[in-house]
Amino acid sequence: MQENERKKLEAAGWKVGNVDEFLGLSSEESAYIEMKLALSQTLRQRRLNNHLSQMEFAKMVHSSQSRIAKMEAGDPSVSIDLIVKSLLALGASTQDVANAISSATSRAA
Amino acid sequence: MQENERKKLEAAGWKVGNVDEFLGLSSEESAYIEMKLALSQTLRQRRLNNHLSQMEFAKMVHSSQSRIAKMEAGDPSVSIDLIVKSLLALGASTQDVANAISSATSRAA
DNA sequence: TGTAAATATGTCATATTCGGCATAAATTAA
DNA sequence: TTAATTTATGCCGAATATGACATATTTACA
Repeated sequence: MQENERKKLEAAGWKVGNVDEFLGLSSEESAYIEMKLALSQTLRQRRLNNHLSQMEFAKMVHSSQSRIAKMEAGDPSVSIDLIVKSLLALGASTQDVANAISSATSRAA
Repeated sequence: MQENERKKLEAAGWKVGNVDEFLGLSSEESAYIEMKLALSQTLRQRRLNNHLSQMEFAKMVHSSQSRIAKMEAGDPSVSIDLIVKSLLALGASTQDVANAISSATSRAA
Protein backbone atom coordinates (compact mmCIF):
# COMPACT_ATOMS: atom_id res chain seq x y z
CA MET A 1 0.00 0.00 0.00
CA GLN A 2 1.30 3.43 -0.94
CA GLU A 3 2.01 6.16 1.54
CA ASN A 4 -0.58 8.58 0.17
CA GLU A 5 -3.12 5.80 0.26
CA ARG A 6 -2.36 5.21 3.91
CA LYS A 7 -2.76 8.88 4.71
CA LYS A 8 -6.07 9.06 2.93
CA LEU A 9 -7.45 6.20 4.96
CA GLU A 10 -6.06 7.48 8.21
CA ALA A 11 -7.52 10.87 7.45
CA ALA A 12 -10.90 9.27 7.06
CA GLY A 13 -10.56 7.95 10.58
CA TRP A 14 -10.43 4.26 9.82
CA LYS A 15 -9.21 1.83 12.36
CA VAL A 16 -9.36 -1.82 11.47
CA GLY A 17 -8.14 -4.88 13.14
CA ASN A 18 -6.41 -8.20 13.04
CA VAL A 19 -4.89 -8.35 9.60
CA ASP A 20 -1.22 -8.59 8.87
CA GLU A 21 -0.72 -5.83 6.32
CA PHE A 22 0.43 -2.39 7.24
CA LEU A 23 -2.46 -0.61 8.97
CA GLY A 24 -4.30 -3.92 9.05
CA LEU A 25 -6.26 -3.47 5.86
CA SER A 26 -7.16 -6.52 3.84
CA SER A 27 -7.72 -5.98 0.15
CA GLU A 28 -11.46 -6.29 0.68
CA GLU A 29 -11.47 -3.73 3.42
CA SER A 30 -9.46 -1.26 1.41
CA ALA A 31 -11.63 -1.82 -1.67
CA TYR A 32 -14.70 -1.09 0.40
CA ILE A 33 -13.17 2.08 1.82
CA GLU A 34 -12.00 3.23 -1.58
CA MET A 35 -15.53 2.85 -2.91
CA LYS A 36 -16.97 4.75 -0.02
CA LEU A 37 -14.48 7.59 -0.35
CA ALA A 38 -15.15 7.84 -4.07
CA LEU A 39 -18.88 8.13 -3.37
CA SER A 40 -18.23 10.67 -0.61
CA GLN A 41 -16.20 12.87 -2.87
CA THR A 42 -18.78 12.66 -5.61
CA LEU A 43 -21.42 13.68 -3.11
CA ARG A 44 -19.49 16.76 -2.08
CA GLN A 45 -18.84 17.75 -5.67
CA ARG A 46 -22.51 17.44 -6.53
CA ARG A 47 -23.59 19.43 -3.51
CA LEU A 48 -21.15 22.21 -4.32
CA ASN A 49 -22.17 22.22 -7.97
CA ASN A 50 -25.71 22.80 -6.77
CA HIS A 51 -24.54 25.71 -4.57
CA LEU A 52 -25.90 24.16 -1.42
CA SER A 53 -24.44 24.44 2.06
CA GLN A 54 -24.33 21.29 4.16
CA MET A 55 -27.14 22.76 6.23
CA GLU A 56 -29.34 23.42 3.22
CA PHE A 57 -28.70 19.98 1.82
CA ALA A 58 -29.36 18.38 5.20
CA LYS A 59 -32.84 19.85 5.24
CA MET A 60 -33.49 18.62 1.72
CA VAL A 61 -32.79 15.04 2.71
CA HIS A 62 -34.22 15.29 6.23
CA SER A 63 -30.84 14.78 7.86
CA SER A 64 -28.46 16.99 9.83
CA GLN A 65 -25.47 19.10 8.94
CA SER A 66 -23.19 16.95 11.04
CA ARG A 67 -24.22 13.81 9.24
CA ILE A 68 -23.66 15.43 5.86
CA ALA A 69 -20.17 16.39 7.00
CA LYS A 70 -19.53 12.81 8.06
CA MET A 71 -20.88 11.48 4.77
CA GLU A 72 -18.54 13.69 2.83
CA ALA A 73 -15.63 12.66 5.02
CA GLY A 74 -16.37 8.98 4.46
CA ASP A 75 -16.72 8.56 8.21
CA PRO A 76 -16.90 4.95 9.43
CA SER A 77 -20.25 5.68 11.04
CA VAL A 78 -22.00 6.30 7.72
CA SER A 79 -23.23 3.60 5.43
CA ILE A 80 -22.88 3.42 1.68
CA ASP A 81 -26.65 3.22 1.60
CA LEU A 82 -26.97 6.69 3.06
CA ILE A 83 -24.44 8.20 0.68
CA VAL A 84 -26.10 6.57 -2.32
CA LYS A 85 -29.54 7.76 -1.27
CA SER A 86 -28.15 11.26 -0.82
CA LEU A 87 -26.57 11.18 -4.26
CA LEU A 88 -29.88 10.18 -5.76
CA ALA A 89 -31.56 13.05 -3.92
CA LEU A 90 -29.07 15.39 -5.61
CA GLY A 91 -30.23 14.15 -8.97
CA ALA A 92 -27.57 11.53 -9.62
CA SER A 93 -28.60 8.63 -11.82
CA THR A 94 -27.84 4.96 -11.28
CA GLN A 95 -25.18 5.33 -13.93
CA ASP A 96 -23.68 8.29 -12.10
CA VAL A 97 -23.32 6.12 -9.01
CA ALA A 98 -21.71 3.37 -11.05
CA ASN A 99 -19.30 5.89 -12.56
CA ALA A 100 -18.37 7.21 -9.14
CA ILE A 101 -17.50 3.74 -7.94
CA SER A 102 -15.72 3.03 -11.17
CA SER A 103 -13.55 6.07 -10.59
CA ALA A 104 -12.33 4.51 -7.36
CA THR A 105 -10.60 1.80 -9.33
CA SER A 106 -8.18 4.13 -11.06
CA ARG A 107 -7.41 5.94 -7.84
CA ALA A 108 -6.76 2.78 -5.82
CA ALA A 109 -3.23 2.08 -4.63
CA MET B 1 -44.02 2.37 -13.96
CA GLN B 2 -44.46 -0.85 -15.90
CA GLU B 3 -46.36 -3.84 -14.66
CA ASN B 4 -43.38 -6.19 -14.63
CA GLU B 5 -41.42 -3.60 -12.74
CA ARG B 6 -44.15 -3.40 -10.13
CA LYS B 7 -44.18 -7.16 -9.71
CA LYS B 8 -40.43 -7.30 -9.30
CA LEU B 9 -40.53 -4.78 -6.49
CA GLU B 10 -43.52 -6.35 -4.82
CA ALA B 11 -41.80 -9.71 -5.01
CA ALA B 12 -38.84 -8.24 -3.21
CA GLY B 13 -41.16 -7.30 -0.40
CA TRP B 14 -40.95 -3.55 -0.67
CA LYS B 15 -43.51 -1.36 0.94
CA VAL B 16 -43.00 2.34 0.69
CA GLY B 17 -45.06 5.25 1.71
CA ASN B 18 -46.53 8.62 1.07
CA VAL B 19 -45.77 9.28 -2.56
CA ASP B 20 -48.38 9.80 -5.20
CA GLU B 21 -47.26 7.34 -7.85
CA PHE B 22 -48.59 3.84 -8.10
CA LEU B 23 -47.10 1.80 -5.27
CA GLY B 24 -45.70 5.00 -3.88
CA LEU B 25 -42.25 4.80 -5.42
CA SER B 26 -40.46 8.01 -6.18
CA SER B 27 -37.82 7.86 -8.88
CA GLU B 28 -35.11 7.96 -6.22
CA GLU B 29 -36.63 5.09 -4.32
CA SER B 30 -36.97 2.92 -7.39
CA ALA B 31 -33.42 3.76 -8.51
CA TYR B 32 -32.15 2.68 -5.12
CA ILE B 33 -34.10 -0.56 -5.25
CA GLU B 34 -32.98 -1.29 -8.78
CA MET B 35 -29.37 -0.90 -7.73
CA LYS B 36 -29.86 -3.16 -4.77
CA LEU B 37 -31.56 -5.85 -6.83
CA ALA B 38 -28.80 -5.69 -9.43
CA LEU B 39 -26.20 -6.20 -6.71
CA SER B 40 -28.25 -9.01 -5.18
CA GLN B 41 -28.47 -10.86 -8.44
CA THR B 42 -24.78 -10.41 -9.10
CA LEU B 43 -24.08 -11.83 -5.67
CA ARG B 44 -26.12 -14.94 -6.34
CA GLN B 45 -24.49 -15.45 -9.70
CA ARG B 46 -21.03 -15.18 -8.19
CA ARG B 47 -21.86 -17.55 -5.38
CA LEU B 48 -23.22 -20.13 -7.80
CA ASN B 49 -20.24 -19.73 -10.11
CA ASN B 50 -18.07 -20.58 -7.14
CA HIS B 51 -20.17 -23.68 -6.41
CA LEU B 52 -20.99 -22.58 -2.90
CA SER B 53 -24.22 -23.25 -1.02
CA GLN B 54 -25.70 -20.38 0.97
CA MET B 55 -24.59 -22.20 4.10
CA GLU B 56 -21.00 -22.54 2.92
CA PHE B 57 -20.86 -18.95 1.83
CA ALA B 58 -22.40 -17.80 5.10
CA LYS B 59 -19.53 -19.37 7.02
CA MET B 60 -16.99 -17.72 4.74
CA VAL B 61 -18.32 -14.28 5.54
CA HIS B 62 -19.24 -14.99 9.17
CA SER B 63 -22.93 -14.58 8.54
CA SER B 64 -25.89 -16.94 8.45
CA GLN B 65 -27.71 -18.84 5.72
CA SER B 66 -30.88 -16.89 6.30
CA ARG B 67 -29.14 -13.59 5.84
CA ILE B 68 -27.50 -14.74 2.63
CA ALA B 69 -30.95 -15.69 1.36
CA LYS B 70 -32.24 -12.24 2.26
CA MET B 71 -29.28 -10.57 0.59
CA GLU B 72 -29.90 -12.45 -2.61
CA ALA B 73 -33.59 -11.60 -2.47
CA GLY B 74 -32.82 -7.91 -2.07
CA ASP B 75 -34.77 -7.94 1.17
CA PRO B 76 -35.48 -4.50 2.64
CA SER B 77 -33.73 -5.53 5.84
CA VAL B 78 -30.32 -5.81 4.18
CA SER B 79 -28.09 -2.89 3.40
CA ILE B 80 -26.17 -2.27 0.22
CA ASP B 81 -23.09 -2.21 2.41
CA LEU B 82 -23.55 -5.83 3.37
CA ILE B 83 -24.11 -6.94 -0.20
CA VAL B 84 -21.07 -5.05 -1.42
CA LYS B 85 -18.87 -6.48 1.31
CA SER B 86 -20.11 -9.94 0.44
CA LEU B 87 -19.35 -9.41 -3.23
CA LEU B 88 -15.83 -8.36 -2.35
CA ALA B 89 -15.45 -11.48 -0.23
CA LEU B 90 -16.35 -13.49 -3.32
CA GLY B 91 -13.49 -11.92 -5.18
CA ALA B 92 -15.36 -9.15 -6.97
CA SER B 93 -13.35 -6.04 -7.77
CA THR B 94 -14.43 -2.46 -7.34
CA GLN B 95 -14.99 -2.39 -11.07
CA ASP B 96 -17.17 -5.50 -10.85
CA VAL B 97 -19.37 -3.69 -8.35
CA ALA B 98 -19.55 -0.65 -10.61
CA ASN B 99 -20.51 -2.88 -13.52
CA ALA B 100 -23.23 -4.57 -11.51
CA ILE B 101 -24.78 -1.23 -10.65
CA SER B 102 -24.34 -0.06 -14.19
CA SER B 103 -26.31 -3.07 -15.37
CA ALA B 104 -29.26 -1.87 -13.33
CA THR B 105 -29.61 1.12 -15.63
CA SER B 106 -30.46 -0.92 -18.68
CA ARG B 107 -32.88 -3.06 -16.77
CA ALA B 108 -34.74 -0.18 -15.16
CA ALA B 109 -38.31 0.49 -16.24
C1' DT C 1 -43.24 -41.62 -4.68
C1' DG C 2 -39.78 -40.32 -0.47
C1' DT C 3 -36.09 -38.03 1.47
C1' DA C 4 -32.09 -35.31 1.85
C1' DA C 5 -30.03 -30.91 0.64
C1' DA C 6 -30.76 -26.32 -0.30
C1' DT C 7 -33.23 -22.18 0.11
C1' DA C 8 -36.91 -19.08 2.05
C1' DT C 9 -39.39 -16.84 5.86
C1' DG C 10 -40.38 -15.12 10.49
C1' DT C 11 -38.65 -13.61 14.88
C1' DC C 12 -35.49 -11.86 18.35
C1' DA C 13 -31.46 -9.85 21.10
C1' DT C 14 -27.52 -7.35 19.96
C1' DA C 15 -24.84 -4.22 17.20
C1' DT C 16 -24.54 -0.55 14.11
C1' DT C 17 -26.28 3.57 11.97
C1' DC C 18 -29.25 7.37 12.34
C1' DG C 19 -30.73 12.43 13.22
C1' DG C 20 -30.02 15.88 16.39
C1' DC C 21 -27.53 18.74 19.42
C1' DA C 22 -23.47 21.31 21.31
C1' DT C 23 -19.37 23.17 20.20
C1' DA C 24 -14.80 23.49 17.99
C1' DA C 25 -12.37 24.64 13.94
C1' DA C 26 -12.06 26.56 9.54
C1' DT C 27 -13.40 29.61 5.86
C1' DT C 28 -15.04 33.94 3.97
C1' DA C 29 -15.83 38.76 3.84
C1' DA C 30 -15.73 43.23 6.03
C1' DT D 1 -7.92 42.05 12.88
C1' DT D 2 -13.36 40.87 13.78
C1' DA D 3 -17.75 38.78 12.85
C1' DA D 4 -20.59 35.80 10.16
C1' DT D 5 -20.95 31.59 7.78
C1' DT D 6 -19.70 27.10 6.94
C1' DT D 7 -17.79 22.78 8.09
C1' DA D 8 -15.84 19.32 11.49
C1' DT D 9 -16.02 16.58 15.71
C1' DG D 10 -17.91 14.33 19.75
C1' DC D 11 -21.71 12.54 22.04
C1' DC D 12 -26.47 10.62 22.84
C1' DG D 13 -31.10 8.23 22.54
C1' DA D 14 -33.84 6.35 18.80
C1' DA D 15 -34.16 3.76 14.68
C1' DT D 16 -32.44 0.25 11.70
C1' DA D 17 -29.44 -3.74 10.27
C1' DT D 18 -27.24 -7.82 11.88
C1' DG D 19 -26.33 -12.86 12.98
C1' DA D 20 -28.59 -16.56 14.84
C1' DC D 21 -32.18 -19.67 15.37
C1' DA D 22 -36.49 -22.32 14.29
C1' DT D 23 -39.11 -23.86 10.81
C1' DA D 24 -41.42 -23.84 6.26
C1' DT D 25 -40.84 -24.40 1.48
C1' DT D 26 -38.52 -25.70 -2.59
C1' DT D 27 -35.29 -28.41 -5.28
C1' DA D 28 -32.67 -32.58 -6.76
C1' DC D 29 -32.39 -37.15 -7.18
C1' DA D 30 -33.15 -42.15 -6.16
